[in-house]
Amino acid sequence: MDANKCKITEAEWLVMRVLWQSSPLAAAAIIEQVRPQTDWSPKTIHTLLGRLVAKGALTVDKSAAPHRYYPLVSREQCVTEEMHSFTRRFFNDSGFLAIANFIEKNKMSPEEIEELKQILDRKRK
Amino acid sequence: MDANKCKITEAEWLVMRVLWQSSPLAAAAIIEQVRPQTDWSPKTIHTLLGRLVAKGALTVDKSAAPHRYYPLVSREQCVTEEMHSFTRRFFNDSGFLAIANFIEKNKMSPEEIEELKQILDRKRK
DNA sequence: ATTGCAAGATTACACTTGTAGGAAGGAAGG
DNA sequence: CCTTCCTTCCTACAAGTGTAATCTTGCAAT
Repeated sequence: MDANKCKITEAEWLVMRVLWQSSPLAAAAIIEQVRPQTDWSPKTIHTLLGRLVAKGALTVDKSAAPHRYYPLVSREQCVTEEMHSFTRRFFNDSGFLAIANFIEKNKMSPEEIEELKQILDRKRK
Repeated sequence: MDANKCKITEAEWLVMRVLWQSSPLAAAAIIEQVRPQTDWSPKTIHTLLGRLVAKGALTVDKSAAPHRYYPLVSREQCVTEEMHSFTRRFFNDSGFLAIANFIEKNKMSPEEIEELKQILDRKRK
């Protein structure tokens, strides 16, 4: 399925992160970077790589050993989709409501508040 | 488990919505309100009710027939938890980054933008 | 008292996700 | 050449989810 390309699970996300940072990479290199944070077995990471390829988020170049993995979707793309699905689920698809709630519920420094206002200003025109 | 009280799945969410709107309600009444939007069998809704009770999101008064369901968690509570988990997953726990991205990615009318700025202002002090 | 039905309880089953183990093929060393 | 080890592929298995069917039992009508 290609529509689900961006539906990355929590575990898969860790794998994508290293490939978004630098790609292509061989499985061994990915494992090396993911391991420190997760105590997963290398097998687990292999499974995740396979699933990511299956759903179209990665592709793999098998022409040479060891195989090399490339991302097919960008972090940007995935995050944007997650934001939309979040807004749809919890705020009835109203971006405005979602943002208003985020602002209410989050502590921010005055500087950050100022910067958000500037972003809003740039947005207006 | 009680820690997962607020981890409402997508399907369960539809059920909670009607109980958040008015409660307590009997299963039949809930089914009646959920059905139009979902073509689920009433059985399915019963299953969801049972699961919501099991995870502590609802409680049920069995002293009289038909049983009546009450929410134990508020919509507010659940949405807030979802926002935090979203921020943690996708924005490295930075509320600021999350909000900035939401603003960038959403179309809004000038009035809405103005109102968000006011919310930010109220927030500052 | 008996029967039938509605409400609730129990069971089902396929798919996803987290977490891996084992088999098979190829490169590398003895 | 034979063994060993790493890479890749296929399989596993429990918990959670979407979606429901079947069983049971207490109450209503005959």
